Amino acid sequence: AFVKHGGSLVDDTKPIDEHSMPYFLIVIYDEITIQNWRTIDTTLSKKKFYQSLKAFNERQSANKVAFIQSLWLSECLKQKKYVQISSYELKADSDNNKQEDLKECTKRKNSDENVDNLKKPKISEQELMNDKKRIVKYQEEYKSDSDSSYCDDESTMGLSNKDFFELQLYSKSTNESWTCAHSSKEQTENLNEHITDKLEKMLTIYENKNEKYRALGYQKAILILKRHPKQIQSKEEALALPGIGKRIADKIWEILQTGDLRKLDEMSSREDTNSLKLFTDIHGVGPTTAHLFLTQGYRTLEDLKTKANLTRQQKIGLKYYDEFKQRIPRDEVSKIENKVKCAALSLKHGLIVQACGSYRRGQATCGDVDILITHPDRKSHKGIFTRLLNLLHEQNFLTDDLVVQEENCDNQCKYLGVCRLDEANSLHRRIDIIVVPYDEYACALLYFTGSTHFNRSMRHLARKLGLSLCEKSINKNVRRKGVEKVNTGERLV
DNA sequence: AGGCAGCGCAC
DNA sequence: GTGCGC
DNA sequence: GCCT
Repeated sequence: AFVKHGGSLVDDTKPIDEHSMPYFLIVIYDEITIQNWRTIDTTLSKKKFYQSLKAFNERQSANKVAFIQSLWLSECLKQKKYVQISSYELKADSDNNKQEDLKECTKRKNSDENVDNLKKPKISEQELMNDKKRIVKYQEEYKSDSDSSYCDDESTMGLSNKDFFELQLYSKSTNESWTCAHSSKEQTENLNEHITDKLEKMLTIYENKNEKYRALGYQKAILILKRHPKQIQSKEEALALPGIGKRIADKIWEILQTGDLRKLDEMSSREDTNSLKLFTDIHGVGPTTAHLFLTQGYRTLEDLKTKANLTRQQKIGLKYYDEFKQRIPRDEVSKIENKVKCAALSLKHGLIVQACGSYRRGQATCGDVDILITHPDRKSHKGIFTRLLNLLHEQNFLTDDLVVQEENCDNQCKYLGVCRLDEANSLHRRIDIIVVPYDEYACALLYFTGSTHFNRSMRHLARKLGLSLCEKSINKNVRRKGVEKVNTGERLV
């Protein structure tokens, strides 16, 4: 499905509809299946509206294209069934004004015809094609993901169309942007790289300086900019985006004007900033420890190795410093997943072994490997954890342990460690293995697939709906007194 | 002015 | 209790 | 940092 938030089709002329009702553009392949749809900004001009309609109908000759009032959607949701669209359809010849527009559009099209097809500046059409390409590309990638356990992922990979509808509507009505309501399919290339590059540097600097929440602000802003479908041209344009306030808008303006960010140059030229970054890149070293090392006079990794007293984790982090910084190609993650899967299945039939994290989000490379394990019979996951780790150690697959976290044996078990495939030139990789009871599988899968920001957005949405979401369950009727939960409520999932 | 999640582990 | 990573 |  196409889902496009308003904004990209904004026109300076008058809105097509006074009572600010969003329209959906629907491509219908037959009477029942709605294959492609997207929301159209309410401020879309009449002209563009009918240009799009016409363009779509010409391009997709086999399919019918129509503009449908969003009211139709509400009805479908209310009645929990497909409602005939006919009475909600906006027909091109439904009134005089609109017909004129259509004629005008046709006329212009005819005169343009033999000039250059590509020259037709039909934004929506172009966007449609881009979206289509993206979807096809995504589907191919998804299919090539040849793993056996993949088919049952369809339902959990994303939300259903209906859920998207609801979230989109909700998002529209509250004028908020929910990351969790955006399909990963709609990702476009980053047109504001010149800005986000610099902001990302600011982000890591603040992270390393222990300014967690300032960094969080940068993170949100960067994500919004990357998702923005066009190049930011002015400060006002930036300021209008959710998650971008005055301070960052000012920085964007400076980058736009001068191509540089004085604050960034100043900060990154300071010697301590670089040492801080050097140290926090060690697994187990955070901002506080990095700063401590700095005050102790250490400047290089060699200093740490010889002089500093390090925790067990930090020693491992240092040992594999260069290897952990390397991204892991998808196919290697796939091999690692398979390795663990084979080991697990040799212990117990029917175990579900699934790599999550960025791998499951379809990224080309990953920072680490998250593997989630459960058993559908609701009991066989018990006792697997320790035996599996032992086996993988025996196979010399696991080389170092960072944390072995064993809650009660029937609950979640989490392992953080290091692994290496038995192949020439294989690097040591960070791996997390989590065993969960089947009841918690859904939430665990959601949580460990992320992204972090997606999870934040989901939690926030849950809270807003009177629910609470964590890696184990989703609860309702949660009463809070400040941060303290008075009532954990009842479990939904 | 206060929230931006909340947990278990190492130390 | 704090720092850290998830 | 931003948002409510």
